[in-house]
Amino acid sequence: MLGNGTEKYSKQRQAAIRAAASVFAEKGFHGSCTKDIAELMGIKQGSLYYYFKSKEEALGEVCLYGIQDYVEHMASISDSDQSFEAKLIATVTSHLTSYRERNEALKVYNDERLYLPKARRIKLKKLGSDYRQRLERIFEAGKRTGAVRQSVDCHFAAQAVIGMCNAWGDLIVRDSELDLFEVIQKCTDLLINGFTTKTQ
Amino acid sequence: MLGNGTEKYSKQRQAAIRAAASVFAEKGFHGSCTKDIAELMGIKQGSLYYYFKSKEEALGEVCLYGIQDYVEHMASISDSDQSFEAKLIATVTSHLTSYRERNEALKVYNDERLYLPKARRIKLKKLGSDYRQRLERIFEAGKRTGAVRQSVDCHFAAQAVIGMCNAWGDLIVRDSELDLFEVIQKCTDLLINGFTTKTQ
Amino acid sequence: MLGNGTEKYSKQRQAAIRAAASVFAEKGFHGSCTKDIAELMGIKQGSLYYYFKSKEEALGEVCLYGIQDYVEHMASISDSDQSFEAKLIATVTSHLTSYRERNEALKVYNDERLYLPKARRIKLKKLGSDYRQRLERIFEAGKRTGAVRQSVDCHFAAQAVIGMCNAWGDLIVRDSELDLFEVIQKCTDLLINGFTTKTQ
Amino acid sequence: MLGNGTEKYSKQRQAAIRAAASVFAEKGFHGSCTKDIAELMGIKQGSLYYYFKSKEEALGEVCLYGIQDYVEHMASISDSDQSFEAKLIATVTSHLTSYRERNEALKVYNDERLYLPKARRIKLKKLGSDYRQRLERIFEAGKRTGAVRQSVDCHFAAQAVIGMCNAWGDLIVRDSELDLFEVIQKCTDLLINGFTTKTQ
DNA sequence: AATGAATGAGAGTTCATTCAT
DNA sequence: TATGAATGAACTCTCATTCAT
Repeated sequence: MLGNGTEKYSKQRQAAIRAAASVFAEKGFHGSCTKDIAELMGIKQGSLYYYFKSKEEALGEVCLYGIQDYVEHMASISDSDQSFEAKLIATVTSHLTSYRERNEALKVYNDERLYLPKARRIKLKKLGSDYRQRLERIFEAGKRTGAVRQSVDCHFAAQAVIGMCNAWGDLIVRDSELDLFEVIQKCTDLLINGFTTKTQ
Repeated sequence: MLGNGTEKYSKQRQAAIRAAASVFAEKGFHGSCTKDIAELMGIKQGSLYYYFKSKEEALGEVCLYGIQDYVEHMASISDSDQSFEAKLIATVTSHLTSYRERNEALKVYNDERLYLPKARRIKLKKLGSDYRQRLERIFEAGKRTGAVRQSVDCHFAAQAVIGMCNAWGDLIVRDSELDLFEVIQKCTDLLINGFTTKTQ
Repeated sequence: MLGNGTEKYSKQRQAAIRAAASVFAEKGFHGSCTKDIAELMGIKQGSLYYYFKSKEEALGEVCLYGIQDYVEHMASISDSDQSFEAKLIATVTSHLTSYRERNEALKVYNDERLYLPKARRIKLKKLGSDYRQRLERIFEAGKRTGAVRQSVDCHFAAQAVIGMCNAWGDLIVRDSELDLFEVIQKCTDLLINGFTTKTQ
Repeated sequence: MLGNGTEKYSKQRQAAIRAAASVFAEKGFHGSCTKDIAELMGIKQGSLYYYFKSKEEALGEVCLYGIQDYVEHMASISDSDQSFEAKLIATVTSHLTSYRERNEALKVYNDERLYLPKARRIKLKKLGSDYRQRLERIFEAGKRTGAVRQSVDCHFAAQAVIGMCNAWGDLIVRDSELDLFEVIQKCTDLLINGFTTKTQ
């Protein structure tokens, strides 16, 4: 951290993170330049370095911002005692809503995190794995209660849910007119039909 | 001054496309440099320009190479008169197998095509849309025959299939030990259960 | 707007000079940054400018501080009426002791003064020449009294004494465990043997 | 090494080393900029990097060039079977002549080598120590033959010779009108008188 | 068909300096 | 007396691209 926790400082730093997210999301990490980020904030290029030690650090902060509260969300979902279906719906909803809200940051996390220096990447990867594991455990519990078909591979299932959410997340970011709730509903419909036992 | 259809020339050009695909896939378009591509081919940086007018052109060729025959494949699938389920299985199989075979190029098409100049991007987009539309029509036919549930949104469904295949494609490219056929089987299982009417 | 002779002000300014000396000595003028100087003083970068108009001015002050009293010392040596040998010993002692005491500043004067703006450099050069001339005159007097061999070139001799002292000064600054008095003794031994007539 | 050993390449690289030496000698490593070096060669700034991976590498090459053949020279002096006095004269002559010939490079080695990355610095330091040790051994041999006074500290003596030569070397580089042979003669005169037994 | 050499534009980064508070 | 925030110029370094050979 450069500045000391002034109010103004942290406000500006947050603004810097959002600006970086926006630029990285549009042009990719290597395709972006710090000048663009600074301009989006209304400051000069050199001033950016008052808030970030390097472009790479900016990427790190964006990625962290991108997944942070969506991972936290998952924790509270997996800790709750809802039914399998309710949890799956909550997961998809949380995931896709995150895309709408911190849209660029989350996209950046997905597409650009591999350009992070190793140390940072590993720290983030743990967060990501955490997310996947909790989801896996939801599926496992579903199998035990009979909600999920016995033939389902829980690891595969978790991966598939995440993959599909990210794919739609991308579309959501790109097309701001997409009806979020419709997408959520159709995704959960597919997944529930795809994984649960047939009980009608 | 670019080579006039010599045998050697087109062989080398093909090699150049594959080298570019490999490098772009690993580092992204902006993160790659022409020197890396040249080195992978065993020639010198300047010599690349005998095969490509620019780095951008190289990207264009890679992207084209990446989707071309996977789109053609889809054409033959959609024109066949198999059942809905057979077509869906064939689609997923073709899509994921493509990833294994021309893995890098297809990944590049997915991740980097937006850095192409507009004209080129539009041409490719048509190919991509074509693919999606054919898939949509497969779902529509499925609905008519009753194989697919009436509540399914065919546009959504096509998008979802593509999204899931790409997400798994990414994992396949990154982890060469993943069992391709297992992935295919589980994906189709999920999709068929997710979209078809329950008939057992 | 610079401080008006407050007690605290001049104390802090002196601290600033010493801090600058230390940093310049270690990293050279161009290799140093104002932030390092400020940090060494325990203030912030911007605050330095309360004490110096510019980085260059700081260099000037350090250089001045570095030679000032060592030149004054020479004045009192050369004005005394000791023998040639005593004066030579006193000179070497004063010179090398200066290095131990205000080590960094003197080193900075030697190594970095050429980065000063012309005006300032000339002013300092006069001080340096003064020193050398007094030393030369000591040698000349030595020749007249017969203490120094007639073949000795006094200009050369003075330059040589200074050169050797600076060379050892450098080693003294870098290696704080060097025995100062041993060095002094060996230097004077060499010089006296080298320049005086052989009288044993 | 970047280029392959073309004739032109190595000629240009040598030119680059000399240009760098000249600029570093005048302004110090941190005070110099690569643009100045390139301009002195008659090429553009960016082209410099065809010959050096970095500014630091340039410094390393300059330093190496600066001491290399002067160290080699010392080897042949110390291996010869001349008298102590002859060897001392040869040493001073070689050292100071080096300054005239590769003047800037040698000055750079003396003043700027500490800005080299550790690995490189150590390699050069070995060369320098080698030089000093050979000189020390010449003094030791001198003591055994009785040419050098028994009270002389050989380590100190070697250091002193080097220090004095470097001090004069600096003056030689700065003032091209200085008569080199006169300086050599006076230095050796001082040193011989300073260190040898009095035999008149 | 290929290369060595060079270029020029632009990137990230550093830093002395300013100034309102 | 001191600081946080910002600036702008300079610097090192990278790279797509060109072209004579």
